Formats: sequence, structure tokens, C-alpha cells
Amino acid sequence: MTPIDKLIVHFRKSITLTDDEAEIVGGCFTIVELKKKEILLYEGDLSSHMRFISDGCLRSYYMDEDTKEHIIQFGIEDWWINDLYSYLTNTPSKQFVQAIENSVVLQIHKDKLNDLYNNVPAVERFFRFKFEKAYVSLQERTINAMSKTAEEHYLDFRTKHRDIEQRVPQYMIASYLGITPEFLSKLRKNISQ
Amino acid sequence: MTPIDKLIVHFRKSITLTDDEAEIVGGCFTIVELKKKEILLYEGDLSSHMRFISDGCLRSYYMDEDTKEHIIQFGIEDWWINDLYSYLTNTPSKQFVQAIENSVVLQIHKDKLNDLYNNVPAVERFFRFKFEKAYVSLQERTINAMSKTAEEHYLDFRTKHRDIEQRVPQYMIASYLGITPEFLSKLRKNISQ
DNA sequence: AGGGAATCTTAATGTAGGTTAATAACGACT
DNA sequence: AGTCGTTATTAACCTACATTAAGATTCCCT
Repeated sequence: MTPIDKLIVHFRKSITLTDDEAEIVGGCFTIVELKKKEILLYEGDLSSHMRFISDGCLRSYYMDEDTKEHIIQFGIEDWWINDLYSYLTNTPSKQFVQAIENSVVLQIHKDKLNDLYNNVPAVERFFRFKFEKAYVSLQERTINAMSKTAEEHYLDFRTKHRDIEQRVPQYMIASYLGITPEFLSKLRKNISQ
Repeated sequence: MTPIDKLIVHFRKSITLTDDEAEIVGGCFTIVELKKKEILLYEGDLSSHMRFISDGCLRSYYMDEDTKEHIIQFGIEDWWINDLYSYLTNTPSKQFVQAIENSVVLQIHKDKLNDLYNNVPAVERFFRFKFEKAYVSLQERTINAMSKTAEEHYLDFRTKHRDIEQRVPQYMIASYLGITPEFLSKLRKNISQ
């Protein structure tokens, strides 16, 4: 299955597209191939594309006071990854997006997407849902962060994202959870005894 | 100025409405008057309205394990307040929305709002912006929470929300910041010396 | 196979913020 | 003005997690 095929299958999980529409939609995206560690979006760049992961694994993260990395999101096949903040506000990104493995990403420019909204209305509905879901999962994460302990966060992550846990180094999981790798190591020791 | 007038003025800050359209829009909202401490939305309720604050001050919060309250949002005149999570996912709310002062709220049911989208398209654009902004400010808050200290959060809050700071009790600000009132008290002492 | 980089673990020590509990100050109602 | 409920402060002690620094382990490259 080509990356574009995967994208169409992905769209068709939540909206209906005729074959003609699928053709149009597929034609609006461009392929980006990334080597492990390659950076797709730099801090300071304007994020003007929506990005679909066809293959591989990426992360978005930001640096606080130019030192420590904080991972905001992981993404694997069939997910979208972006700095939505920058995309929505047209301001320079505060985040990086980097490939953790060799990856294939399909992206569409904001302007082209706006045209597509007019030509294929179902796509607009798709992205409205997408933004709503993005909000919902961000709120879930924010609320959990406020009331749970680090060990609970880790256990939650393990049950919700087994697939990711097995593909990314442990210190990145620590960063995503907002703790140090040393402390995660200690937690794991406690848990397994 | 009536509550409905305030609402229309509010809409017209980001979209254009003819007088006829304004008439239609205004007619879709209903007024809710709340006494101080009265609860507008209970945990477990379905949040099926969008709610505009015409007068007063409210908060949304959730309870963790039926004990401690965590404030998620404050709202004053000219803001919207809701459990967007429940509204968007049609699931029972995990939050309460409560009046901190006597307040006047204008609300519109989801179904009516969906009709309104068809009759007055500008309204749909208004709410798309609203959801985008909600996402953006939630992400800002989440990222800040990860990298800043409690004292920084408090100082940020003071500069960004002076108006709110002067209207709500200090222990609620502590709850919003995710710290105990005792610790906020200590911070304030350090800051003022 | 072997050497360097990347990742993970362990342990000692430090600190931001929580808990408990008591007291103080404020505010609103009669 | 006095009383009661609400809100704010103080101080002693506690805990979850960070920091530092040293090894141990695994991974990958030629």
C-alpha cells in the first residue's frame, strides 16, 4: 500500500469519499521522507502544514531555556503530528518535530487545505473533528497531570500506548511524563517487585 | 445594555452580522440568572449548551476522588464558560460550573446552534475560531505547567488576569495554579519582601 | 569482534511543595 | 457591636521528585 493509499484509508475511517474525491484529496499531499533523528520542523519555523504519518515514529518537543527537552507528543503510523499552536495562530513554532525512526510523512499546506475544504466538504468535517479531538485529549492529559502521581502516569501510559512504549527509548517516555529518566528507572524497579 | 445586546457586541468583535442576523442569533439564546455559589452544571450532567457570561464571575472545576477541587477555568463578563470536553464528546461532564458572584449567563443548545450554523454561516466561523483558541490557550497552559515553577505561575497569572485576581478568593487562585493555599500564602510573603 | 556512543540503573543528597494544625483576619448578617 | 462563617497566615514536619555523579548495559558501526 502506498503512503497515499494509507492516507485515503485513514480518511475513510471517519468520512465518506467518492473515488473522484479521493483522487483530488490524494493529489494535494506531498511526501516527505525522513531519516532517524532528522528534524521536520524547527523551533522558530512557521508550521503551515498538516502532517500525516504514513510510516515510522516521530516526536514533538520544546526546549525550556535552551537546555532541557520536554516531549509533547509521540506519533506513529496513522497519526497526525504538528505544532497545532503555530499552525492555528500563524506564529513561529516553539516546538521541534523530529523523526525517532526512519519515517514517511504526507503533508498538505494550509492554503491548499483551505481550497480543499471548498472542493471536498467532507474534508472540512474531518478536520473539525480532528481539532475537537485534539482539544479533548489535551484536556484529558492536563487534568490527569494535575491530580495523579508520576507512577500512575507511567502505568496509564503503558496501558494506553504499549505500541509506542516498545519503540521509543525510556528517557523519552520520562520526558513525555514530565519526570527525569533516573526517577522513571526507580519507579520501574518498584513496580516490578 | 441588555445581556443579549452584550452578546451581539461580543459576536461583532470577530465577525460581521447584519441587523437581521443579529436578531436571529439573539433569539436563539436563553437567559440564566445565578445566585452566588449556585451551580450551573453538575458533574455527571451532559453539557449540551454553549454559555456566554453577560455579567458576573464563574469557575469550572473538578473533584479528584471526591475530595479536592481543582479549578480549570475562571470566567467573567464577555467570556465563554463550559465543559467543552463533555460538549464535544457527548459524555457526562467530569466538571462543575459554579457562580462565584451573582451572574447572568446566556446559553444556546447544541442542536439550536447547529441550526444557526446553517442560517447564519458567520456564526460557524465564530465558533471554529473559538475552539481553535480554546485549544491554543490550553496548550499554552499545559506547556507552561511543565516547565515553570509555582511562583512563576502565580506572577504570570497576576499580570495576565489582574481583573480576576481581584474578584476571586485566594484559595481559588491556588487551586487554579495547582498548589495549596498555604503554599501560595508563603509565596506571596516571599514576593512582597 | 571490539570500541565508542547511546541508554539505563543505582545511590547519596537537595528542594519545591504538601500536610497538619493552630491562630488570625475579614465580612456579612442580625 | 457581636457573632459566625469564610478566608488567609504561620510554622513544624513530611514526601515526591530532582540533581549529581558514577557505573553498567545495550546498540551500532567499521
